[in-house]
Amino acid sequence: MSEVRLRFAPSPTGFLHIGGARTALFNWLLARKEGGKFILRIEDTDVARSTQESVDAILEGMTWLGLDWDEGPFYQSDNFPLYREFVEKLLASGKAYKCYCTVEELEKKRELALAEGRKPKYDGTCRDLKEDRPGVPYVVRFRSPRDGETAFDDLIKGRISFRNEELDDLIIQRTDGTPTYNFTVVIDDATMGITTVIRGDDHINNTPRQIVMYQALGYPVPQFAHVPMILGADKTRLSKRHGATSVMAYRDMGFLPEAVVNYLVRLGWSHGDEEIFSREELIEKFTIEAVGRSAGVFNPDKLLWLNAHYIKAGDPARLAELLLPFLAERGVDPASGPDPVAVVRTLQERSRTMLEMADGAIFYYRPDFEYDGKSVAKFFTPAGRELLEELAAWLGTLTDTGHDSLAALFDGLCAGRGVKMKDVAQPARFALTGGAASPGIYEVIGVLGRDETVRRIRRALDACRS
RNA sequence: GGUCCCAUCGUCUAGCGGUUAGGACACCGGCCUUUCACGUCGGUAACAGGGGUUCAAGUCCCCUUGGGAUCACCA
Repeated sequence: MSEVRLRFAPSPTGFLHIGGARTALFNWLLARKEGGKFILRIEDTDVARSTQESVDAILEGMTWLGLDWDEGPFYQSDNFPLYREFVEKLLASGKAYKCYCTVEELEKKRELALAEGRKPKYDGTCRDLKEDRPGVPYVVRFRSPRDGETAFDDLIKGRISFRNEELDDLIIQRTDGTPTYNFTVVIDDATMGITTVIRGDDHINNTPRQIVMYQALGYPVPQFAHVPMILGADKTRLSKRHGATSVMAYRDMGFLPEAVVNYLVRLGWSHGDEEIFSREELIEKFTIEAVGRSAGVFNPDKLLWLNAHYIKAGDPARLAELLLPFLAERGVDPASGPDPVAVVRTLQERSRTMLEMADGAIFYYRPDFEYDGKSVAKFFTPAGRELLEELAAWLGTLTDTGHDSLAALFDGLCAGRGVKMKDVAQPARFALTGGAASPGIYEVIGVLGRDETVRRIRRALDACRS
């Protein structure tokens, strides 16, 4: 019974965003490191704003990142009877009370308090009401202690304490009988036996309110770890203005899940001078205490660098699989050309995203691309054309398109003509790829194959008569 | 406004009283080179300010300043 139990508890009102993913990741890592349980709970008490599409999107995001959960997903909407039970219990013991104040009255008081520069907290009008008012709509409020202080030792931020007078009697059950967030988290975390709550630090102010409820209910208070939020380049909360915030959007932009995981964990956490962490290393080395206390700026450049690293180190066959949808998006049918795995090998070192790789791969599958005039003028000079003619002739007799044999062929051609490698390589590259930048010319020829190579050179020669 | 949190290069960070303040991304140069990249070598760049404590402070304490979060019948 000493195993750690952690949870990720998103509310399904949108996709899984970068910040939520990092919170989930930290929870998952700690659970895996400690050999505990990772529980997924959907906080959908706000029925109006919660959607099934959001639930699906969140699950999809977590799955893509490889964050598997041991229990759940549980839905708070399934627990309404349970919450009701606890409300009754608190009511019966006097730890909660019915409040008949209307929304309008409360709103007025709040505005008045704000106008007078006071803290806009509930004034306790119904706190000591002697009897019920049958038939009158009410909410249930938690009777919060007014003296003393509530403190906790945050695993990340250290000791944090609040004077109880700052806490007001918050609503735990609405007029319509549904429970509210601060109450349901406590009930769920308590009954699910959550030992450590890792969540965004925007919840710090909720923590003391929740702690007094654990105490009133007689449940042990879990440990808390409040992780700092993620900022955009302008140091304001990360939002759509800063670019994509949805985890899945990163997949669609050609990022690898291991790169996103690596980036997210390093944003606010570090282990000496190390930058690259495999999943196994993360599980081994992660500690919640090493998570930084201050907010961090999301840096797309570094994510890109990590992604490039993982593409370079990735298994070509797997990358080829991942490349297919991007190729399809561009109307490219891989069956019409060389083996995608071979293509991937030539592009791994020069692609930062799968999307870039797809763009770089297109020429392999488009035998009929156009040649732009400027480059034609530059490469298809009389001398250039002559070289290409000769190259095509030499290539036509080649039986092996391996690197060494091609190198020998090009060397021979250069020596015979008394030209530099680039004098023949650049026109050839242009004829074969339609551009001035591409993988190594030997690699391109190797992937294209002898016949297609010769065909493309002849086609270029025909198309670019000046 | 109250409460709470935060503060080392542009960015992510190392540092846990004694360091030429280290690494990474980005940026700028050199090298490599058939292009673009990769790689490699080198460079620019930081302790917000002020008081303490101490033989000694980026490291501990306080204040200031500056950021941020939160104060809902949202979560």
